[in-house]
Amino acid sequence: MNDSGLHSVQADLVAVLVAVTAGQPRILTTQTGRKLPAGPFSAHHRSLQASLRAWVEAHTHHPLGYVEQLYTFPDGDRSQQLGVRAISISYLGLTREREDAQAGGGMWQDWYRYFPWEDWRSGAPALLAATIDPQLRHWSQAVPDMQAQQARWQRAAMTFGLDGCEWNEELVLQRYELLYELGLVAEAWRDAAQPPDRSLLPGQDMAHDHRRILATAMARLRAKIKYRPVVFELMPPEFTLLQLQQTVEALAGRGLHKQNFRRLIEQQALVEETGQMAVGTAGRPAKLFRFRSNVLLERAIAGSKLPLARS
Amino acid sequence: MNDSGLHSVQADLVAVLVAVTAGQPRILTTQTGRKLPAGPFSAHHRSLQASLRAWVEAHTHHPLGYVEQLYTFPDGDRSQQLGVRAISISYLGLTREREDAQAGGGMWQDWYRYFPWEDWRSGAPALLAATIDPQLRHWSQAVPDMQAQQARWQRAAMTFGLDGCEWNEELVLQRYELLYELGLVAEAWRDAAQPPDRSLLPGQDMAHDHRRILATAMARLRAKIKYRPVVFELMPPEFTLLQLQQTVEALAGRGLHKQNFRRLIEQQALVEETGQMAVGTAGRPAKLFRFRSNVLLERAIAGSKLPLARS
DNA sequence: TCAAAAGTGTTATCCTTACACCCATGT
DNA sequence: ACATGGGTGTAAGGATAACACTTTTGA
Repeated sequence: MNDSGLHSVQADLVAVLVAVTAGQPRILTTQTGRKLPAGPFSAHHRSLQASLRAWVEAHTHHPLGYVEQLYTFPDGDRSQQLGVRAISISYLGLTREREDAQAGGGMWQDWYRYFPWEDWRSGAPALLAATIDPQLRHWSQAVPDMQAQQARWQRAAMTFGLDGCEWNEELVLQRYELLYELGLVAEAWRDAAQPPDRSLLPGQDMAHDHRRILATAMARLRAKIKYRPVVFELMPPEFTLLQLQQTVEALAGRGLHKQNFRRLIEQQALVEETGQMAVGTAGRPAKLFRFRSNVLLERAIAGSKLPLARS
Repeated sequence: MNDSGLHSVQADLVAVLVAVTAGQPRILTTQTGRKLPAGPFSAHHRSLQASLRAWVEAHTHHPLGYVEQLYTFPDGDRSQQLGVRAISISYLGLTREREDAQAGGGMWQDWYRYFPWEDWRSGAPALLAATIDPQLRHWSQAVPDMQAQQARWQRAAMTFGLDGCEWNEELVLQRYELLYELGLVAEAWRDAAQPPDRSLLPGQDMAHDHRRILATAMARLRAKIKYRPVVFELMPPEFTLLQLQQTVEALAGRGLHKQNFRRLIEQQALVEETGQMAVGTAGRPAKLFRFRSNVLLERAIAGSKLPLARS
């Protein structure tokens, strides 16, 4: 359809590697904590996934479990630097931190360091009411038309769960993008090549679009754990139900109801008892469970949600 | 991380444009019907979506409603032709066929032409029992180990809804890939550079990976209609509930239960009456409805599915 | 009068939610 | 004794699936 040399672009792979350790959600970053691991797409492999897996395991010495492509987007930063169009192909990968080895040139960071407003495990984060809410109100009113004010406020309220709206943990990306629009994240000022308006902007910023990519990953993962048993990729081979619950809570950023969570797990027959008991915990010792790996096969079925006609 | 010139690649955009016309699901193809519309990624736009939208509207004269990125993958075919690595960035777009204009160099095709085994609206397709089922059984037994035979058969049965398993309409891609492995689609023989084993392989084949991309799009759309009100992008401004149901049936490839479907729609408050009645239909005239567009705002909420702790 | 499609009701069942309460262990 | 966490039971409400039946039109 076109001559070849003209439309060539630079393509990079960017990975969001997630682990949950001691009930905290963690991501692998470079030493500075401001970049996600990224590398050139060289691809002597058949699929991009294989390429990514090989690259990650070579560089981090981490075995990589579940991998899924997130999104492909143009990278304005790198395009400018290189003078060529650049795109980034981003991936979400689930692993576990290894106690023995170092992170291989990178380091693990709590993901709420970058998104402090996303952690509702102990109730609404203070900075929501203290900082973000007033800014959103101010922004809503900073437009002449009454109609437009309402529209802005409705968007803000729904995105951040204000004004009677429920908090929806899946809207990570929408929240980041709204904060970006308002100049409430450092990246907005960087991209506009201006010094920030205020000294303290919430959350650690990152290079390039990496914080946006992380937001995409968090949103995807928070959505996914609800209908696919991917949490188990983050668990050790044997675990207690409380550990499992805390892992889900770490990802979802919300506290869960203990009994109902347990009923849900057992009713879906996702786990089976090992017969062993956990040791060295406070309180009554808990049964150890393992993931029933054959559910990965069984659960190709998803449940239809459409009112099918006569079976 | 690397010198720049080395890893440049060719990037193309590939679009799966879907419409539902007269209760039939249709996709836009080139005149031959063997290619999806595709074009070079030139991208003077900020986002890839904007780039795609501009490109599609320029080439097809179709306004493009909902757009979503599907997947990015290496294109072996084009890589060979060009001698450079090539990747394709694929998109799903929802539109409506326009009665007035031509398709602008392309044409609309029924998507079940490419996937005849996916249409269960009038019960199980004949070619499933006649052709595919026996081949799957044969393939399952074509391995020495008893254990491996069972594993193969379990995979086949679950993927195609055989042997007591339920048919799951979302597994479009898995089914295509299994058929590809078995050499039951023409592309498998083409890629192996061999003449096909049998003369009649089910479904119209396509160039490159385009049929695989179409499978990805179908799977994504079939999943999406269950939890996001995207069907309305395919509907005229006013419609009857039967038309709406038939559109969903066209996409899902299954017949739905009329009363329960209607209850579902009305209970979710997705539509409102226009006050008008449909004319020129068989049977009793139906009320006309329109989509309540503010639900797009309201339904940022998704429903949590996690057992949250004390509200 | 009949076919086709629009509508109305009703029932049983299951899942979700929300409580309340008891059990086992370490300090 | 008490704090911490494990584990059981149950009742209310809503959503879903499966029926059966009536109404309104065009041919």
